[in-house]
Amino acid sequence: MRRTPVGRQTRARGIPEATVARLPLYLRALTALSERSVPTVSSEELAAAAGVNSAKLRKDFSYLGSYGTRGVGYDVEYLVYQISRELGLTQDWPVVIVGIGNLGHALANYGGFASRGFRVAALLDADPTVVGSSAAGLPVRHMDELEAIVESQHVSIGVITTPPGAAQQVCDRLVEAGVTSILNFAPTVLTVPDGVDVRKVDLSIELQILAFHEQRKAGEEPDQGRSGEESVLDRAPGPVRAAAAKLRRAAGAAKDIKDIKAEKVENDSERPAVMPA
Amino acid sequence: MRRTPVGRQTRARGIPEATVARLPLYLRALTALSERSVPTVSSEELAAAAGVNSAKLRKDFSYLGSYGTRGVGYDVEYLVYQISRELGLTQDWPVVIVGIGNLGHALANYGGFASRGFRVAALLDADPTVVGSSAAGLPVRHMDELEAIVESQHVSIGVITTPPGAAQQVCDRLVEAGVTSILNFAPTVLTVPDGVDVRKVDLSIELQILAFHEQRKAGEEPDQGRSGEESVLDRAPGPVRAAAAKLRRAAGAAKDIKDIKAEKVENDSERPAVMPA
DNA sequence: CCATCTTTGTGCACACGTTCACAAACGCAT
DNA sequence: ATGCGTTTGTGAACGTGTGCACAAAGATGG
Ligand SMILES: NC(=O)c1ccc[n+]([C@@H]2O[C@H](COP(=O)([O-])OP(=O)(O)OC[C@H]3O[C@@H](n4cnc5c(N)ncnc54)[C@H](O)[C@@H]3O)[C@@H](O)[C@H]2O)c1
Ligand SMILES: NC(=O)c1ccc[n+]([C@@H]2O[C@H](COP(=O)([O-])OP(=O)(O)OC[C@H]3O[C@@H](n4cnc5c(N)ncnc54)[C@H](O)[C@@H]3O)[C@@H](O)[C@H]2O)c1
Repeated sequence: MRRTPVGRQTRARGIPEATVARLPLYLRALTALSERSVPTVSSEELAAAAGVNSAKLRKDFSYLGSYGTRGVGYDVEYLVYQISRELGLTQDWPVVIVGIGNLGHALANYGGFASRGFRVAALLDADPTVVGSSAAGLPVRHMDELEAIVESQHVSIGVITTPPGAAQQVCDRLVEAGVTSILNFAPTVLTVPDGVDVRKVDLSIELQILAFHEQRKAGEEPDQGRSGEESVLDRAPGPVRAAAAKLRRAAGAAKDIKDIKAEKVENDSERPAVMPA
Repeated sequence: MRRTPVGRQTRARGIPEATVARLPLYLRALTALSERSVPTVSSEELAAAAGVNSAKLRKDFSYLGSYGTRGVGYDVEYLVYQISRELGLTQDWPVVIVGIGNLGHALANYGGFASRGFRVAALLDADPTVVGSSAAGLPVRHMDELEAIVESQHVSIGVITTPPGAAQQVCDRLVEAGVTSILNFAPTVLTVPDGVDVRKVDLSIELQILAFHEQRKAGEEPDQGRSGEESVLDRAPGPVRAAAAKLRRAAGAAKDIKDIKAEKVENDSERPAVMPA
């Protein structure tokens, strides 16, 4: 089942993944226009509203079909419908949220959640002290009920907001129950069988990416290359690098210092790691 | 300032953006190994732990330098240090969170936040009934204090968790105060001056992408192409498409029905849009 | 019906990202 | 030392994504 030609996940029905990821953005902008009763919009205007370049937007739409009119633009209502249909938003998607702690509560209360076809079918938790309480008007049910809920309500999307340690186990259980799409908020790499999609939302990763660029900005104008940060050894070819590597391993693991003969190595300005976790 | 050769954002110091985005993933896996006192790890093992393919991991690391030892693998502690340094995590990054509602509270309480060099410098809100309360042991301060806090604590990263309507305004104010990196949770396209980085976390978009693939899975085995879903007109070339477009515009905007002459158009199985927002 | 103006849809070139596959480097045993 | 098994680091091929630039389509006005 589900033979894919060669790549890992070839584009489905010709719509590139990058385009799919932008469709919700366009849809949001179009919905805003629709609410203002704007009848048509040009690719230039819509692109500006969605924060992309207009050529990209036109190419994205071209994968859906030719829905524009040259010299005029796109019909807002019609595009809203076409994109909604393409994304599968003309139907209702029941979701379960597992792990009703800080984040689970926030998600349960999130209005924008239900606004576009996603309906919270159930809130689930393993902790008996949490089960029975309610969030956003919905009761928190016990994990034991998961299978019955997924089956009876035809839930195919699950959201995981448990601590990282429980995420894989919860994921397995969701998949076993029949869920085939998972949105994971726990900082864990989930392993799933073929045919199940996982997407993650990871605050920590986003912040670290920002920090990387931030650091870059800071160390830009000053004299190039802050000194002492990188050993010259590491870019050097030949046996010098090998000696440096040996040094590192010995220092890092703090054992077998005996057979380090320092060979040609002199400069040792490296800090021995063990950084703040 | 900040001249980039030709592209929008050429790779900084040779590290591709895609690689930067994976470094936090590697770091997380390495930290776990470090806690188990594993001294060295092969690219194959580490790649499995991080959920990527080993060739990609090796190439990623090659951008940082040659930190491995052939026949052995990578020294865990040393790599943790190198990646931390590359991401700028050897220094402390104070952040402000603006908009302490459901989500802001959850973030403030999030432990994994502070664990890697990110310190919550302040919680801010505009609502007088929220200001003065406390979340996760920190007091919620009024927006008026933003500029003073950013300056005195050298905050360069801001997190926006306000309603969408306030996001751009809050963003402008953060930038004006000196913040140069923004993590946005509001479903809004933020406009910022050059030199400011914005990353977004958008639950709604993630769910919609999942729905797209979910729909694909559902409509896969059944006889190809669910009928009645797409008008044959829209893939047709020539004047037929034009007539269809005219029909759509007229139907969508509900005006100027007079000059639709139906020309060659017969089949009109399309629903006239106006979908659930 | 023609001229003119606007805006789409897309071919093309290039940049970026991924994966393969293998030589070179290294540890270790003999 | 030498040989053997292991694993890195990277060149090269391939796939995906982006953006330019323009012909063709359609609107509009005379
Ligand atoms: N709070 C945030 O802002 C934030 C930000 C980023 C990531 N995260 C991640 O999101 C997850 C949840 O964060 P949180 O702050 O809400 O944590 P939390 O501890 O407040 O809530 C976790 C909930 O999961 C439940 N749970 C534990 N094991 C379970 C199991 N096996 N089955 C079902 N439920 C189980 C607990 O009873 C608890 O109610 C964590 O993985 C965290 O790292 C949180
Ligand atoms: N709650 C979620 O799970 C969730 C999920 C995805 C996205 N979001 C988005 O995150 C944002 C916050 O969601 P929430 O549920 O926490 O909303 P919320 O209404 O609970 O909280 C918003 C907070 O922002 C404050 N605020 C409003 N205007 C402000 C301004 N100009 N300056 C400073 N503070 C201001 C309000 O006083 C309030 O405390 C929203 O944009 C929402 O769409 C939330």
